[in-house]
Amino acid sequence: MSLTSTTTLDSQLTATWGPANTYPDVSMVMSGYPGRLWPQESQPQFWSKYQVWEWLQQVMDMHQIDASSIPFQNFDIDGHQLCSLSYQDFIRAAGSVGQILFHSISELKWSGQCHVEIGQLEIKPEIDFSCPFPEVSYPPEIYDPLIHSLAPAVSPTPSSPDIKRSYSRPHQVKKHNPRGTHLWEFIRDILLNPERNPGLIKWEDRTEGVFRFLKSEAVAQLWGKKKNNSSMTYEKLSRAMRYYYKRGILERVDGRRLVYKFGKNARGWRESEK
DNA sequence: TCGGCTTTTCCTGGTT
DNA sequence: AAACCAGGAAAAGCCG
Repeated sequence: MSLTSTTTLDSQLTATWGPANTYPDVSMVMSGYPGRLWPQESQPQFWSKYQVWEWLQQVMDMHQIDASSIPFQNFDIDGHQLCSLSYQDFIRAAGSVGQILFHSISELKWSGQCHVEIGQLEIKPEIDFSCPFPEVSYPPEIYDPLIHSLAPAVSPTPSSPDIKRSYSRPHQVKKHNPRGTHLWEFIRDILLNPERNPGLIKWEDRTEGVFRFLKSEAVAQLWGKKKNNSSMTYEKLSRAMRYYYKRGILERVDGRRLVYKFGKNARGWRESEK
């Protein structure tokens, strides 16, 4: 449920990849990793906006709640502001999830440490990253919820009957295909930048280079955004991924849906290469 | 303009 | 039934 790939993409992507200057972390990446404590100095009162979002992701993940079910923009606040919110404020900001959040932050305020499992994410300052896709964002004209329903982008537009499988290839809009970043590099960079990966893809086996798409359509939309192609789908993205098998950039992982593995010709994904 | 390369689009058929 | 996988075919788009 929480990993449904096609639901409420816009809100999450807007919150995560949008023009806001901070990004939530990827909590999903953490499952399966040993827990760890927040650093002592990271008491919630002193959290940055980024850390607030990170905490949000973690709580949602802990409770198996789809992170996109709450409006992250309501938490575009720093730790000091967060700690000053009342129970009612949380309810207003996040609905029923608000009580979970309120409870969590109340405990953190007391303990000054996070007892939740947050995995072994590298909490690096935003600036330390050379963003692999600095142009990636979701301008409102593209991800305006009023324009885009929560349905996946693969849906035919309401005005066009579903004739997409007709043999006469429809007159396609010209797509430019800027070289520079290949698809597999784009995927790799998402994996390597958890701060910018809102649970889109996660490592299954970090040392072996095995990873899994958590939100396949969201990744496809992100890729489409990068390529200026609003009709990108996971179906099409995955076809491109399959071409990588022959080239040794990816290796097949049989029997596991949405799971891929970097091959011998993929560079830059190993920790030792970073 | 051409060829190579990568990706996109569409497709059939199979699997989970 | 929906989502995904496999891979053929053809075309788009970029680049040298």
